[in-house]
Amino acid sequence: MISQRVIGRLSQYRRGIQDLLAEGQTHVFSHQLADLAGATAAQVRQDMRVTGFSGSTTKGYDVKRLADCLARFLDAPAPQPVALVGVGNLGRAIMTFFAHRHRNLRIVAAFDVDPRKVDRTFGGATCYDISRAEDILQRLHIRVAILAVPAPEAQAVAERLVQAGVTGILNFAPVPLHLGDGIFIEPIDMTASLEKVAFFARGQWARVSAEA
Amino acid sequence: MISQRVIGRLSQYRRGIQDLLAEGQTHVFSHQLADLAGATAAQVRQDMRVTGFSGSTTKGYDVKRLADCLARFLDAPAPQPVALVGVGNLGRAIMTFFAHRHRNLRIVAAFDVDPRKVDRTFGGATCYDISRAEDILQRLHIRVAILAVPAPEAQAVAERLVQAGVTGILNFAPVPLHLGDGIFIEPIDMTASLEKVAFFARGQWARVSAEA
DNA sequence: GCCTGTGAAGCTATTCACAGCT
DNA sequence: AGCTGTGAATAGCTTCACAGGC
Repeated sequence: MISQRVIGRLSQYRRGIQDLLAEGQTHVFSHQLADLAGATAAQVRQDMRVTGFSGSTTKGYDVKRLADCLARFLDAPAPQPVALVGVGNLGRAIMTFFAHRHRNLRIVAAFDVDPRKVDRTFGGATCYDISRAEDILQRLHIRVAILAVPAPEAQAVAERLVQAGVTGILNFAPVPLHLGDGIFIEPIDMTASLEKVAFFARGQWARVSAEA
Repeated sequence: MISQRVIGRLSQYRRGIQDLLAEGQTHVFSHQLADLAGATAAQVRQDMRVTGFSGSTTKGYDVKRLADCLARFLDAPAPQPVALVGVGNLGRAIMTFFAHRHRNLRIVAAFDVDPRKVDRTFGGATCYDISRAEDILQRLHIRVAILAVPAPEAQAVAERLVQAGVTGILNFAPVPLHLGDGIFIEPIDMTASLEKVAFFARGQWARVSAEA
């Protein structure tokens, strides 16, 4: 079993070196990579260990080969299609955010219950009625879904997705999903994150306890 | 120094019990709270320890008092105003997402460079030209900001925010920010998260190494 | 001198296990 | 019987420190 944290950082290293690749820079040192990804040099080296990639002592890591290595490691052999469920404000923003951003991950279908959204396209993907989800997900072999529906519906929708073959969910709904083993869930809880920022922005790093 | 993880979970517990409060349920057990927040019973009890809150052996935690305790712990004495920078698709979605959601956290101002967005209101907050940021941030005593600008501008904008008194940033830009100590940064990296989901959705939990 | 690769140490976070209570 | 509160144990992650190489 390979650690989630590592995968997240590998993804960030890859993004970090895109610019270097474009500029034609041929090598990076671990501490530079660390800066690009918000990590430490030691962590970069440790992460590289997981991929099996190794650099040169004098010049650091070969950018081009590192990019290849990370791609081979992170990406599926074939592009992975992604579905988005819940074409509200947030869902639409996510669709445009991811449009044309990835070679290997593309939102190919969206689903909603609102008839006004059905049959329209957003960021290059068509919105279908949610009732067609099972059919379309299975036909397109979609295993990755982004969930952007209101909290009360999230659990039920997620279960339907899993029924239809989805094995990984990026969950923007502010409720934890309870699904079987083997289903990977990555929650993005914007509300909790903002509250966290608000808390620490106050600098209250030694807070008195609040009642008993 | 109190752990980030704990604060995040406390926020989730609080959200979890909103429904219970509304339904008039008076008590919760730790394992129920755990379900509501995607944690474990032991973790809930451990987290309660840091708040100093304690429950009854027979009935669990008193919902009403727990809500009060969490509010006292998480919220500032007075409501905290929040600014958002970057009123693109994502920024606008975030603004509507947070509109009318919180008593204690409200987006009170937005900033952008695009003249077409300036002076319009989104989700109840007015968009100002970015040049007025320092002035407005200081006048409203804003210490919390949400950053939703394109990656290349993120670092420079963040530095301006910090100059103007911001001490906590929720960063949606897909680059790590390098700011001084005492500035709290919570990154939300949707791209890395999606890649993570895609990776684990494949079930490749024991992956061969990819070249040397 | 400054880099990588690496085992070990250190630290943080989570889980266990059980005493005490009702 | 089943709960909370709690110290101890475990697991997981990050950092250190240094050997080896250019």
